[in-house]
Amino acid sequence: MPELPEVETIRAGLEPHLIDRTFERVEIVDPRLTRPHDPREVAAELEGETVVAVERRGKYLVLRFETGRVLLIHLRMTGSFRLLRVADDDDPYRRAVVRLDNGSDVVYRDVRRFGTWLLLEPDELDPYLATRLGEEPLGRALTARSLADRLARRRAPLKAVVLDQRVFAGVGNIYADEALWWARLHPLRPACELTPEELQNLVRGIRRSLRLGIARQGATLRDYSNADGAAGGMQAEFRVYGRDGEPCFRCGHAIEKTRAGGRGTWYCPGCQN
DNA sequence: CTTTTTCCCTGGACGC
DNA sequence: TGCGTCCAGGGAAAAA
Repeated sequence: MPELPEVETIRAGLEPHLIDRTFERVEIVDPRLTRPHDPREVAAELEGETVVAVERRGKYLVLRFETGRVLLIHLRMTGSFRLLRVADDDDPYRRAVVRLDNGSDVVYRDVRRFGTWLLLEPDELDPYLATRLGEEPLGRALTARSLADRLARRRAPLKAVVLDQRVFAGVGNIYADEALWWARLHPLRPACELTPEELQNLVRGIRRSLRLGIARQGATLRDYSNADGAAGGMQAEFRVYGRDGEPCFRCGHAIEKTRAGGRGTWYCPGCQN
């Protein structure tokens, strides 16, 4: 499930192959991908566009074109890219194929078909993201102080708030659990009750887990791999995610699983308070 | 305003 | 082996 570190790894892998390349031919195989827009129209609009930047915002991939238009891609659960000399027509999970002007194919795959491609005009990107995303957790704008204001009225479990993209853009279920372990914070604590010191720990924990994820090129559980097909290594670094019953690396207490924010949540009852 | 619930999808795990 | 059931989860939308 691509979260910020996985999307960043994919972005970095795609960038050198896409910069200055023109979309020569675009085929949208799965009409769900561009919903509610007509896939044929989107494909036609994309043909002839030249990529000038490959960026990431939260869990979104942002392909910027010379015309100022933007292709905003969200991989959701199982979306992935594969750079191939020639696309494999037999691949049942192939949802879109872009033929570049150098003859190579960029294949978009997605088992569960939750991913989305949205073509936006130059002035549409900022308003679209503004209502959905908060600060980049690895950016300078996110501080314990700014968090205090944002969380003041949030009585929901801390885990649910950490998953809120308007608070921490790009943090998903894996890195939320890992961040709370690093921060020694219990996932069911009401978010508004954190002390300034705990907020500082939360910011540090989130940054630590995300940076570790990027350094390990993301976590590969089942579907995820980067654009070259390589798996990530973050799964070997998990402190709590998926480890129920196993001992905490910090205090030895058995890791427990619960539910928070509608998501499976792993934590250590011994040292997360 | 915040919070919760439902839905979208598929494949893998598990019980019988 | 072959069913049926549950689970995984990001985010949109509706409901509370």
